Amino acid sequence: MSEAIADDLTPAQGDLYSGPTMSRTFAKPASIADVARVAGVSVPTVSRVLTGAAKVSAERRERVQRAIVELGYRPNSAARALVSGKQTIIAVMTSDTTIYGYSATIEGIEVAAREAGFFVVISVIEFSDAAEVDRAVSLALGQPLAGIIVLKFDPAGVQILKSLPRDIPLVAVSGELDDSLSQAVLDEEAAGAEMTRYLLGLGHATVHHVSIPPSRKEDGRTIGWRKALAEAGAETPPIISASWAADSGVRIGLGLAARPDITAVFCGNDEVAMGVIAGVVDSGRRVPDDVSVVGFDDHPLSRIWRPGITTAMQDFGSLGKRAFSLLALQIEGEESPARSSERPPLVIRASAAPPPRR
Amino acid sequence: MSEAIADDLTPAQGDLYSGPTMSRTFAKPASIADVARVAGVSVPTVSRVLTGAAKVSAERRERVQRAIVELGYRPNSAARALVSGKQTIIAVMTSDTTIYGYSATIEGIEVAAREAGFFVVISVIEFSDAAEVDRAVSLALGQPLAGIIVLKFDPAGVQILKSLPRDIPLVAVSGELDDSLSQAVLDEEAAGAEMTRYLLGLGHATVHHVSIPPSRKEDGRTIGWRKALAEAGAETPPIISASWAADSGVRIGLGLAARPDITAVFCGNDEVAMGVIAGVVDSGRRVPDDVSVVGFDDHPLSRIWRPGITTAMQDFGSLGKRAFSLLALQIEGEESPARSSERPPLVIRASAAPPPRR
DNA sequence: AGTTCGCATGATAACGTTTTCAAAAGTCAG
DNA sequence: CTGACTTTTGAAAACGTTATCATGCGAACT
Repeated sequence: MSEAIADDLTPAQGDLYSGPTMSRTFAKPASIADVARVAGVSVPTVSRVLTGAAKVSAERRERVQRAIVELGYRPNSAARALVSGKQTIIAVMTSDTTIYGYSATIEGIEVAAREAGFFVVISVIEFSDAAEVDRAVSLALGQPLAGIIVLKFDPAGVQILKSLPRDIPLVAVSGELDDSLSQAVLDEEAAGAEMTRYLLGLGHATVHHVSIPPSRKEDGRTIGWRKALAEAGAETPPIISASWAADSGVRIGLGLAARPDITAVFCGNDEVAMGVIAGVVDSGRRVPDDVSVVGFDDHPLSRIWRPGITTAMQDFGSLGKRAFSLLALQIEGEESPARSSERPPLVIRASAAPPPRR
Repeated sequence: MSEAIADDLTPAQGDLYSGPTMSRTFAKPASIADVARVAGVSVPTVSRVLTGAAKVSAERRERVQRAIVELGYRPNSAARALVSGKQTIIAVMTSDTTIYGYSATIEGIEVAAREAGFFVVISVIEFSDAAEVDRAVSLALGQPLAGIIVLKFDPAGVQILKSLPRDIPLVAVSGELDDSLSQAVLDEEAAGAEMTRYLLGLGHATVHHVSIPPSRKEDGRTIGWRKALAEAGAETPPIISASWAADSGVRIGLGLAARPDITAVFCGNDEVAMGVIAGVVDSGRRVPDDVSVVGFDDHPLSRIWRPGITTAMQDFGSLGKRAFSLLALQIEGEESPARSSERPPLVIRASAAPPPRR
């Protein structure tokens, strides 16, 4: 008997040497049929061993497992996906992966997805015109996707969301709740308001705001800032817009430093705050003695920066995990859009202080 | 005739309402057979319109395209992959996505892959024990992968590489060439040596080195540093090891500042350099007046840091693109391992200066 | 001992495409 | 008007897996 098996050890390799020009051909991978033949059992039995869906006698299971390692067999997941109809890939669509908040969120999604047996594909979709986004999106939709998570932190994310069909599980991640979608959010509005109140509480007459590119007219941080100022009866100065580029904060800081009436600046994120601080310091004023500058996100370098940056701690890892949970709910057939919100706590460091006495 | 078609407009939906408990069921997606039925043509004809593989009369093509938009048909890529045997997913395996160099490389890979019609899945595999890595790797291998790119910047990457079978297209990305694999590298050794020579040229007696977790015994930056010191006949001080954690640099900086004989420090990357600078400044010494501190990578925040950090510019985006090109070569059946190397240029900013006069 | 039950097993269908291959329908030249 | 092409079309097979169903076998019960 062992001889009969030995005869069959090699899988079908008819096309292994398909021509003299192919110098190195990856051998055609073993299929479940090859395993069955080598193990001397039927195809479904191998499948049962693989999936554990039904009982198989110890002796046969043993034979199958030996055949599997011998042939280096790996299941073809395309065939699996086709027959089971179940997809295991989750697409994350975003305009950028190098910004800290973005990559940290993606890593959170990835970890949660992997634990649940899903894989994450990243689609970086830059914002150009709507047609371009459409094209990129439909390309991604060509994949066998179980669901999609969109990082809606900026205008590109909004555009992506617009291009997406609604017949597939979908979750948006952002800083503010809006439409009827399933959303994982960090409550930026509350945190922005708290940060503003903190600065006012230090004695500043008002707080200036440097905003990052918002996903809609105004992001949650800005709204919270505006509300807190209104509550306190403080004047609302015009918003200063920064870009994602590192230098943009520096230029703004330079401009801010020229105005001695400005004593407190709330920046849309920590990177911008670092730039603003650099600009202010470059023009000879001190932070926080002359001007207080605070950020948002708690970037890993914020605690290292000198002065350490007072900020709101966004737990992007948890945000990503919550986004995945919401998506998993939909994949399982849950009907109604769900929301998950968390409120970022303040992290007090050294970059904010009472205003200078005049 | 139009009526006959109208009767058939809806795709098969037998299981659309599969039970009273399912309140919202995603309709079973239209298949190519549904499209064929609605358009009144055969299944292969629809396929031909889709792939453009053969000519179809204008009138039928028109009918098919109308049916496609009407049904919102999207091809099932699992079925496609199954029959064609071609895979379109590339896995990037890495231990981290939030470190700047890592995420920038991944973005470069992603952009190049998308242009070539591939998708990128990210596998974050933390380094614990070898068995754990094995498990994570074989899980990822369950996907229908066209190829794999491993970010071999650290010990985790090395372990991942060890767990990977060699019967699948594979490229490693790192800072130094070693074994027979296809590799995309940045020539860290040359850049490390150049940086060290630069510091010696400013008049420093020797240069201390703070290293980040290396992928093997010593990374390219360290080797270049060692060689340049030897060339110049300078003493080689013991290496100081930092971790990826932001604080670790600060602690090291504190220690370094206590030793007045140390005037030049070459850090393994910019984040660590920022930490070291913070630590040095915290203990009352000045950078670069008392101590010169330089980094590596050209992190986007390095130009904003005060003082601006002198560093070596690593083009991670191009690194990622080169890695993908190498992989594409293998996927097309190229036999021999290929290499691609690039040399990072120095970026002179303000954090290094001649040593203080004694 | 005969019948029924439970369980392991294998044959076969199904999933949604693309790829042959053969047939049908034109098209052109003689 | 016929024969030989070329082009367009459809039928059927194939891809590798899981799901369904029937079968055979031994054990347990009457």
